[in-house]
Amino acid sequence: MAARDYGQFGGISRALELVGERWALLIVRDLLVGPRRYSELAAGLPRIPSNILATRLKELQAAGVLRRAPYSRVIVYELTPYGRELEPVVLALGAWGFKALGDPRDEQVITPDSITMDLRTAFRPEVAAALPATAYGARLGDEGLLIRVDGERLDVSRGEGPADLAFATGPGILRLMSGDLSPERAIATGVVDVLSGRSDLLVRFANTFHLAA
Amino acid sequence: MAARDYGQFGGISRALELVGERWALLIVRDLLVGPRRYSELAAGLPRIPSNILATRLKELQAAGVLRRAPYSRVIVYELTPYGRELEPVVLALGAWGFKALGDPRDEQVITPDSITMDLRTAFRPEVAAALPATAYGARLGDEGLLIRVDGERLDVSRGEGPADLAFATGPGILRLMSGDLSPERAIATGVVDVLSGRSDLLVRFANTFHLAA
DNA sequence: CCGCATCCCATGTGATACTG
DNA sequence: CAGTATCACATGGGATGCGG
Repeated sequence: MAARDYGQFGGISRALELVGERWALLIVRDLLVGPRRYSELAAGLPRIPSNILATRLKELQAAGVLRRAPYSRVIVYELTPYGRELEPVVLALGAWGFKALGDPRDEQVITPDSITMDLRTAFRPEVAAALPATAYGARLGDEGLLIRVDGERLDVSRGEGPADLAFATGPGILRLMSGDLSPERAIATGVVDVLSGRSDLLVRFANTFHLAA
Repeated sequence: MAARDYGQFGGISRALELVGERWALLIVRDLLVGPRRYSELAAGLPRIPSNILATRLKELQAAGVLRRAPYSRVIVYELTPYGRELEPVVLALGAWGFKALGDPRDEQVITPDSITMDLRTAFRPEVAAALPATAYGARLGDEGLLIRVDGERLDVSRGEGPADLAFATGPGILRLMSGDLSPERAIATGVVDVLSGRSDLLVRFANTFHLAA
C-alpha cells in the first residue's frame, strides 16, 4: 500500500501520490455526488476490477480523502472535508477533458454520477440566471435523473419527478453540451428522445449546459 | 501506446485518459514553466526512467498536449495552447497537495521548476498588491532562482539578479510557505540561510507566498 | 446478495545498459 | 544529447471464490 512516491517534495507531486493512481479520481468524482456503497461505486465504474476498487478505497482512506461510515447498518464511503476540497481539481479536469471528447464508442457508457459531474462542469450560472426555473428529467437506460435549474442554482438528483421536459438519452448528450450537435439534430437523429413536455426546452438545456472547445 | 481507457464517456475520464498516466502531469507541470529539452526534463524528474519519459512525451504529443519543436538546432518540448489550458488543473492539484505536505524526507528533492509552480500556487496577489515591489534570490543547490514580485504580478526566472534578499534553501522552504515554520525559526534552524540583503524580508516572503492547511 | 480476497496472466514500470 | 533495448519486477485487469 506504500504510496509510490515521485522523489520530489512539492504540492503537485504530493497530490499525485495521494490521488494520482489509476481510478482514484474517478472514485472521488462519484463520491463528490454523494456517499456511495461499495456496490454502487462498482456499478458506476463498470470496468474497475474489484481488487483495485478495494485497494483504492483503503489508500484513499489512509490518505484522508474518504472514510468508511456505517449508515444504519450498511457501510457507505464518503469524502472527508479534505476530500471534498478536490472538487475544483475534478471540475477543472472535467472541463479540460470535455473539450477533447470525440465520438462515443460503443462500449463506452455514461453513468448517472459521471453525467452529474459533467453537468456541474458545464453549468453556466450566468446564463441560467436570466432564464426561468426549469426542471429536466433525463432517462439513462433504466436510471432517471432529475435536473433542476433555478437561477444560479443547479440541483441534480436521481429518480423521477415533475419535469418541464423529459427525455431519454445516452452518451451523445455530451455532444449536445459541447455544441457538436444541435438540439434539432439531437432529436432528429434519436440521440435525444423526447418523452414528454416541451421539446423546445432542449435549446435552453443546451444553452444552460455548454462548454465549447 | 493505445491510451488505456476507462470505458466511460465523460470529461473527467477523458482527461485522465490523456494526462492521467503516471508522471504525465509532472511533465506538464515543468513545461508550464517554459519549453524544456529532453535532458532538462530528465534532470527535473530525477527518478523517471528514460524509457518512461520518452513514452510519455510521445503519448502527450499524440494527445495534443505538447509538441516537439526544433529551436535553433536543438529539440525542445513545449505545451500546445490546449496543453497550457491544464494550468488550472495543475494549480488546483498543487494547492490541494500542498496542504498534505509532511516533512521532507531525505531523498526528496525540490527542483527549480517544481518550486516555481509551488510559488505560483501559493502566491497571494491581494497581499502582494499592498506591498512594495520586492525581488528575492533563492539558491537551491547550484541553481539560482530570481523571484520578482511587483504588485499583483509574479515573475520567477532562473539565474541570478539583483535581489532585496538572497538566501539558500532546500525543501524546507515549502514548510515556511505552509506556515509550519516561522521565518525566525527557518533562519535559526538553517532551513533558510540568508546570503545577503535584509533578512527581515523573509517575513514578507512568507506572507506573500502562503497556503494554509 | 454485499464486500471484498485470491489467482493468474497481460501489461506497465523501473533500473541499467547501450546506440545513432 | 536524445533517446532505444533489454529484462526483472510490480501493478492492473478479469474471472472466480467466499465469508458474513
